[in-house]
Amino acid sequence: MIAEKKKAFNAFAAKKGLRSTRQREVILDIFLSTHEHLSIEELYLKVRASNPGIGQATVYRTLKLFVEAGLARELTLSDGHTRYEHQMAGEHHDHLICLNCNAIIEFEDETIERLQKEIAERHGFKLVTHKMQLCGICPSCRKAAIEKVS
Amino acid sequence: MIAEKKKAFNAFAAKKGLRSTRQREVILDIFLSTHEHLSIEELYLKVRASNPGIGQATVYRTLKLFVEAGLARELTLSDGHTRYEHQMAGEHHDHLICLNCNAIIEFEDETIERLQKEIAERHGFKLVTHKMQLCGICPSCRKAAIEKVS
DNA sequence: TCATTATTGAAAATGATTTTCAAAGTTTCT
DNA sequence: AGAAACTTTGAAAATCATTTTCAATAATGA
Ligand SMILES: [Zn+2]
Ligand SMILES: [Zn+2]
Ligand SMILES: [Zn+2]
Ligand SMILES: [Zn+2]
Repeated sequence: MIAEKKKAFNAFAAKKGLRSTRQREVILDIFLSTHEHLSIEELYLKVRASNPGIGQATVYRTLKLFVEAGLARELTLSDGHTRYEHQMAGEHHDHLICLNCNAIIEFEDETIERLQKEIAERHGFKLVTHKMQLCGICPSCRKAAIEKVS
Repeated sequence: MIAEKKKAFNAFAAKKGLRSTRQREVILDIFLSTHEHLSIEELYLKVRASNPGIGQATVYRTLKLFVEAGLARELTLSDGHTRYEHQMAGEHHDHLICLNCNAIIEFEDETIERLQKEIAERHGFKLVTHKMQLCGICPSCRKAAIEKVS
C-alpha cells in the first residue's frame, strides 16, 4: 500500500524529471503514515520532529507535488488552513464536518454523485470535480449541548 | 424587494444597537443593486466610484454585517477572493463554476438536499449548512477548446 | 570528476483580511 | 440645543497563510 504509493510518486517524479531528495522521501513517508486530514502546519511539525532542518517552504512545495502526482487531495475547510489527505486513483469521498469540534467524517453517496453529473450535463458543463461539505453538529457535541442545558 | 431588504437590515441594526450611517446605506444600496457574485474588491471599487472616501475596511466590516443580518451569503471559491451574493430567507442554491472562465451558474436540486440531510442524520449530525460546488468546463469554453484543436 | 540543473532553507515578499486608534459622527440625556 | 457617552470610520499598521527569492547545496549524467 505505502510501497505502491511511493512507487507511484517515483514514477511521477521520473516522468517529470524531478530529482530524488531526502526531504521529499521524509515528507512522503510522514504523509503516508498519517490517516487524518492534516494541515501543512501539522505536517511540518511532524516532519521537523524527526528531521529538524527541513523547512516549511519545502513542505509546502512537496505537498503540491503530491497533489500533482495524484497521491494527495487538498481540502479547504473554512479555518484558513489548507489540509491534505490521501487520495487513491478511482476513490472519492466527501466530508461531514462538525462546526463545534471540527471533527471530520468521510462519506460517499453514489446517488448524489450521479445527480451532480446530471446537473452539469443539463447545463452543458463537462464536470471535472466538485466540492461538497456538509456542516453540522456531531453526535458528541449535540449530547454535550443538551447536558449543558439540563 | 430592495426596500424590504433595507427594512430588514434596519431592523437587524436596531436590534443590535447599530447606528445608521451614510456609509452603510451606500454600501447596502450598491450591494442590493448588483446581481452577481461580487468580491469585496469589486464591491469596493463600485462603492468608491460614487463615494470616494469610503474605505475598504468599512466595506469588509459592512459586508460581514449583511451576512449576520441574513441578507448576504459569503462564497469562497478557490481564487482567494471572498465573494458575496444576495441571500433571502428560505431560499438556497448551489453553484456550477467554470474552471476556465470562472462563470458561475446557480442551481437547486431538492433530491441532493434531501440526501444530504439523510447522510447527516445517518451519522448522528444535526445538519446546519453545506457547501457544494460543481467545477467543470462551461459550454462556451468547451466549444472554444474544440475549435482550437480543429 | 565536472558541468549542468534542480532543490533547499531562510528570509523577504505577497496579498487578503483584520486590527488599531484618533478623529468624526450618532444617539441619549438634560 | 448642548454635552456626555458611545459607535463608526479611514488610514495605516498588523496579521497570517502562502509564495517567492536567492545564494548555497545536492543530484544527475557525461
Ligand atoms: Zn463536534
Ligand atoms: Zn477525507
Ligand atoms: Zn467557461
Ligand atoms: Zn449564487
